Amino acid sequence: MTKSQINLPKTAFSMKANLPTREPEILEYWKKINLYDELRNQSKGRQKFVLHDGPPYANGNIHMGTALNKILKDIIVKFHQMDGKDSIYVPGWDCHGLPIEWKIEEQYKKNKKNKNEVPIVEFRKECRTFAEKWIEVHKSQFKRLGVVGDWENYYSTMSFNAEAQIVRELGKFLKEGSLYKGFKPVLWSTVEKTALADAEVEYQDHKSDTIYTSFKVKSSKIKDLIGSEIVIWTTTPWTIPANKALAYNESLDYIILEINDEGDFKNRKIVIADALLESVVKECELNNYKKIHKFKGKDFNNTICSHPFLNLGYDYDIPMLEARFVTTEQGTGIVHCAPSHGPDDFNLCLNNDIKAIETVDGDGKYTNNVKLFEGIHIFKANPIIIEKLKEQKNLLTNGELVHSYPHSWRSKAPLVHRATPQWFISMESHKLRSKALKAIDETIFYPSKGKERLKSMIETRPDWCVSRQRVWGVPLPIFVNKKNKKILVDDEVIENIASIYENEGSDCWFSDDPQRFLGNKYKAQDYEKLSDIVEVWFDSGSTHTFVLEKRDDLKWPASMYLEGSDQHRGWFHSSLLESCGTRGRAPFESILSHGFVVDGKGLKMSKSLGNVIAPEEILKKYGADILRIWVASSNYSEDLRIDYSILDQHADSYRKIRNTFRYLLGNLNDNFEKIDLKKIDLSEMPELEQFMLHKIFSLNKNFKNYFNNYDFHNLYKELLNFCTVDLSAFYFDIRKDTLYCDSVDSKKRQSTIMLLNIILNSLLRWFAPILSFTTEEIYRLIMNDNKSIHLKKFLEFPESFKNENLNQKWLELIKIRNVCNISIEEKRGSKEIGSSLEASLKINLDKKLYDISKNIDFSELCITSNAEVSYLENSEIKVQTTKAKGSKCQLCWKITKEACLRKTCPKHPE
RNA sequence: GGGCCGGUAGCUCAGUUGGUUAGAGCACACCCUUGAUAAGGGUGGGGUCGAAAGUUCGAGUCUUUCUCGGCCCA
Repeated sequence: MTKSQINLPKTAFSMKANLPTREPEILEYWKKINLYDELRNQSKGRQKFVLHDGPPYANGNIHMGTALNKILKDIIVKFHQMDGKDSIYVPGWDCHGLPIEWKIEEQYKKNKKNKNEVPIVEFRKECRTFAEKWIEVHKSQFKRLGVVGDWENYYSTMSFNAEAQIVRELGKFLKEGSLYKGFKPVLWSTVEKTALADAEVEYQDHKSDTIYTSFKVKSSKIKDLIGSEIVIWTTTPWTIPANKALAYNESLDYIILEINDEGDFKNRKIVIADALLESVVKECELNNYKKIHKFKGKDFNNTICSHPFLNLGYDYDIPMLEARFVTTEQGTGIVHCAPSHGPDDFNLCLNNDIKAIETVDGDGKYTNNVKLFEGIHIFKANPIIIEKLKEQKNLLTNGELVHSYPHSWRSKAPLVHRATPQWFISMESHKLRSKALKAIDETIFYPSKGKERLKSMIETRPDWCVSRQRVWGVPLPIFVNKKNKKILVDDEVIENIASIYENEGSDCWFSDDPQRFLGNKYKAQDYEKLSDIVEVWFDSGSTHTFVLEKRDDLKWPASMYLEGSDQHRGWFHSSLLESCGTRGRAPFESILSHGFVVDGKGLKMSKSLGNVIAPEEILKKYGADILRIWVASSNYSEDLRIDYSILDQHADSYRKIRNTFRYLLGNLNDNFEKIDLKKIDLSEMPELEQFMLHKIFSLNKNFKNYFNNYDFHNLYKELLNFCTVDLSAFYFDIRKDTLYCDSVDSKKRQSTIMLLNIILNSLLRWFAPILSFTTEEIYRLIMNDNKSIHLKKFLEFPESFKNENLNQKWLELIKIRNVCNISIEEKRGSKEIGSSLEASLKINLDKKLYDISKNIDFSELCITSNAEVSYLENSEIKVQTTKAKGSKCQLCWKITKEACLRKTCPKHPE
């Protein structure tokens, strides 16, 4: 007896995957066979599934978050493709915006170049080149992950047609009338006469004037309060003329003090927070006072005060408003609000219908909106304001304070918050908010909690500020009439601008004669041309217009938008608003949001913690398929943990899966035969095979269910368990005997081979969206058709595979098998036997189990040499193991006295 | 500081409307096998469900507080 006489597995499919070197070869193959084009060609006319790519910012190498995002998208795209649809993926990039501007400025700094001396058009060209470079880098990194898409015809927000379409979209808001000019405080440098972004701000110590000043209460539901005076403390006295409200915290306690000290405040009553009494008394040097009333902050409700400059013409009401940002850290527990000069003030006032106005101009001088002080520079105003407050007898005290204060990173000059002209899209004027809320209700969210998250944001958000005082972006296509200050609204002008951009991009806005954009209808000298650019969220919020609508291969709305959960405030949000404003509905049918990548302990990745893992390292050490397993097996509705021990675990699972394939290929000798599932005669097959077909059928059902709910971690787990539990430890183990020792023409062996073919074909397709490389490697091994596993559809299994009765029976048989294993293990533990083939089983079963076991060979199921089943009352399952008697068959290694039934058995009588 | 979400074995995940000793796979330990062999099989140990309090006959599952973590906002 030699090994050549048995059918041992033989395959070219190596046990070692060597993914880091093998995967790039498969990428080359996909390139060679034009996989993406091939996919489109063969899917023509099928139902479309369009996952519209949220554009990553074209800057820097990809990180785990982007890798997760792209892999998840790719898995979903591939699932739908194999499910029989035309599943199209067009990747895109977000290109305009500050971060790239900074990068170019940084380069300028290094080369001692001054940004202000560089023509805008030249600067923008450098930004464009920078973005182009990173798109190419990203592209190759994304491809390496196995992501299949239209990489040749990607979209970008800086393409000419995108810039043109963004103009058209803004034109729609202009025409509708929901785009309006308003004011909003931004950090402003009066030296450079420009707005600054947060990242351009340096905090340095600065000496400020401080004042305690009083606002007389005009009306209140608390009697004692009327005629009392609310005291506030501020480090910016120059904002007092712009004051429009006072803020209190309803959870604080407040007190009314009567002051008896000599001076302006003798016999006057002041109001401060109880918790700050001590510091106010000290700062204002109060010696004789008494508390006459104490009350809760919430009682301030509906209190109205008057301005400290009431007698100087500031005769408007100053309402008291509730605000959580009021604390007892400093001051009096009541905060003065100038909506034009602070973001908190602005938002609070906005929510109470108090608008910000332009109180200070770009040079830092009060405008004519400020009575009495027009033309005075705010940095020189403090002493004047303080003097006036004294004069009005409304100043308790003044002083100085050194504190951390924002300064310009360029000029080092102190900054101020200044209400500047901005352009807004109204949430209310044309019912944008209610349209968006309705659209949310009509959208499916995975996971469902995303719906509430987006909804609550839309419910409370203010009007959309779409203007930025920057250069790298699409210019706001707005002309304002110099005389009547009206915005020019004319479709022809908008279309003229758009068609110019379509040909040459938007740089010309900054360099060409405005007359070119206005056409013949209007005179350039009558209009002011805006130099603001469109905020980048409007850019990316418009991708559905210049990608989904403009491309014939796509469809509008998209089937799905899929991004990280931060995009509820970002791309989901801006796309929803843009689309609801212009088209009355969402540009997506469903939204899938995923959590963030965190380290093995659940902490966010950061350089300082040293827990950052780059996709590149994973690709080098494990390969993309392992990373893809990590994505598929993680629950994306929460944060996703990753570290090397987690990846090691997935690499182990990968090996199990790979060996499952290897077993199949080995026993098929790499000769895959496609089985026509409909033509299978089940009655010709052993029960074990029928049972396995039932398993495959029900697994496929679960698979579809999981996939339809995008529940990949459960789907993957089910597939993995099938490989481990049902195949490796059960079916494969049992059928080794048949496969190795039966003659090739044996019916049982043929049934087994048939099943192996079916299993191989099923597994290959089930795993293809996840293990994109490995399944392709196998496909190429068994098929020589220069095609791809990714061009295949999932298999359809005939209902006849389903056999619930047989399933129930075999679940019982497995239970018996488990008891047998425990019994065998006992004998193994006591060293009476080693291999299970050394065992002989005596199995006692109750009536029910005995009846179903009548045609079952437990020696086959339990891989023992012998097994007798008998009926025994009062005990469900009882198994006794003894050492098998006889000699070991050279063929099947069973220990028997007689020859086995196989013709090839050496003991078999000739 | 506020809003939202989450914390089940070492790891990845299940735990239906609250109901018997909380499950799976992997990892681990021990054993077997050497005809899936840098593979394969068997058995086993291991969580009291982030913490505390409460509601209930009964809570991982409901309520409150705290704690840790994440996202967004300030």
